[in-house]
Amino acid sequence: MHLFDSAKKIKREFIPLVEGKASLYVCGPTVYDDAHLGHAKSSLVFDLLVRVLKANGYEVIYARNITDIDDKIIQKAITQNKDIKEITEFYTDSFHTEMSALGVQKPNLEPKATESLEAMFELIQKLIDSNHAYPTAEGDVYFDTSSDSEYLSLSNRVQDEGDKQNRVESSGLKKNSADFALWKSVKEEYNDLPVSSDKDGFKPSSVTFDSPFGKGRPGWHLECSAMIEKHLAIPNAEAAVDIHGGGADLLFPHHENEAAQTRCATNHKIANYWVHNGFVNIDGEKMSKSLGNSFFLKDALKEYDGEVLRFYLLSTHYRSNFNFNTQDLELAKKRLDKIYRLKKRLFGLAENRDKTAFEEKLLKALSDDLNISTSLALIDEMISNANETLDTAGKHKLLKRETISNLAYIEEVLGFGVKNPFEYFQAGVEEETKTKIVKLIASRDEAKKAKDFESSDKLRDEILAFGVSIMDTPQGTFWEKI
RNA sequence: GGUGCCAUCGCCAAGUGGUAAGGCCGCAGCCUGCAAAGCUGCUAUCCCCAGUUCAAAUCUGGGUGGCACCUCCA
Repeated sequence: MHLFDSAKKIKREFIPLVEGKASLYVCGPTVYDDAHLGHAKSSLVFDLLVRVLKANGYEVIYARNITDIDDKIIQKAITQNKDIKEITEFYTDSFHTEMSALGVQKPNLEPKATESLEAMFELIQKLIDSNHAYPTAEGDVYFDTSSDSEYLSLSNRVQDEGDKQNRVESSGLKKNSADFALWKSVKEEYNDLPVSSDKDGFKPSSVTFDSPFGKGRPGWHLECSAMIEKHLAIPNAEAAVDIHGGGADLLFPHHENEAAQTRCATNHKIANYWVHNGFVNIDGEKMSKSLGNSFFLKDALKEYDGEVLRFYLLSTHYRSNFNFNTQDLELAKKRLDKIYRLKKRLFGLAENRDKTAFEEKLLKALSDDLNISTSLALIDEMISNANETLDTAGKHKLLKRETISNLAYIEEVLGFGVKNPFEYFQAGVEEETKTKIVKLIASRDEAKKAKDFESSDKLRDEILAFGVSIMDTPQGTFWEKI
C-alpha cells in the first residue's frame, strides 16, 4: 500500500520495519474538555488506516496516548475546584464513549502521560548526557535546538532571523528562543497560571512530580517521545515506529520537537512515515473557542447517528481540510442509507466469505493513501449493480451471497453498515409509535388487497404524519424514519 | 513578513501528462393502483493569461481568489 509521508512530502510505498507488522502511534487527546469534531476526524482517519493495514494482512500495533498532564487540565481543576484526576478521568471516559459511538475501534495501547514518567526521566537524562539538553538556573530543563543539525527538517522551516537577538532578551534562561521545555519546574508552572478566586480547593501536590531534575512536570512534546520508546520502539531498527500520525497542526512544533528528542536521545528516528490529517472547519471558519463555533462531538451525537457522522467525516480525503455543515451531512446520510437499503433487501441471508472482485478493487483504492472517494464510487457502483440484478433476477443465489459478502467487507474495512438495517432506519422512534405504525400498515395492506385505494391512501397519510416514509416491496411494506 | 496548501458541474468530491469517476439536486423514462424505494438515460473541458508537449485539469512562469501553520490546538 501507499501512504503520503508528510515528512518527505510524497506518496510512497509502505514498507514496514518488521515484515508483516505495522506499528502506528497517534497523538491522542489532552483530556481537559469535551472532544470536538476535529478529534472525531482524527480518530476516524487513523481508525480507517488501521483497518486498511489489517485488511492488507499486517499485524497492527496501534497506540493512541492520553495526555493527562497539561496546563489546561490544571487550569480547569482550579476553576472548577476539582482534583486533577477527577477532570482527566471524566474526559477520558467521555472520549471513549464518543469514539465508540463513531465506530472507532480501540487501540491496542492507550498509554497515559502519568504512567510513563520513568520513561520521560530516562529520555531527559540521555539528552542531558549527550549535550542536547541543559538545565537552567530556575530548575527547568530545555532541549537545545542548536545542537540538532536536523532540527526543522520535518516541518521544513527556516530559523528565524531574530533568533540571535532573542538570546539576549531571554537573559540566559534559554540558549535559543526555539528551545523548548523538557521539564518545567514547579515554580514556573504557577507563574503561568491565571489567578483564580476559588483556588483553595486546589491540590498542587497532584500535578507536580518528583524527578531527578526537581519537582515539576514534563513538557508536552516529551510525553509522546517517551511513550513511543517505552511501548513501541523496536530494538536496533532504523525507526521507533512505522507510522506516526496526528492532526496537521501538530506538525510544528509538536512533531518537530518529538522527532528531535528521539533522534538525539537514541540511535534511531522516531518514525518512518508521518501521516497528518486535515482540519475540520465549521461553515468555512476555523473551529475555535474564541470564534464561539466549537462543535462538540457530544452535541453532534445528540442530533445525528454516530455512524452517519463517521460516514460524513470520512467521506472526503483525510488530508484535505474538511468543511463541516449540516447540509452536506444530510447528503452523506443519503449515501449511507443506500448501503442500508441494500442490506435490508438481503437481510437474514448467510454470507459467502470468498473474496470477491469488488473486495479486491475496494482494498486497492483504500490502499492508495486511503482514497475514500474512489472507494465510495466503487461502493455505489456495487450497490447499483446488485439492486439492478435483484430487480430483474431476484432469485440469483450466487449474486445474493456475493453481495452480502461485499457488504460484510465494507463493514469490516470501513465500518459502514454495522447496524441492523431496520434499527438504523427506525432509530429514535418510540416503541409506542412503532406499534401504531405497524398496525396502520397492516390496515393499509388489507385495504390494498381489497383494492380500496381511497382508504389505503388515507391510511398512508396517517402513517406519513409520524414523520416516516413507507415503501411497498415483495417482502411486505417497510417504513423508515425521515 | 516567513513557510506551505488549495481553486474541477447548482452543491459535495475523485482524477497529477493521453483526451473529465462517484454522490446529492434537476429533467425524462421503467416499475407501482398511486406513491416511496429501486433501475435506465441526460447534464462540466477543469479560476484567468502565457508557455512546454504530438497530447495538460494534470508540467513551467505570471496573475487573481481562498486557506493553514509560525512554539495553545486533532
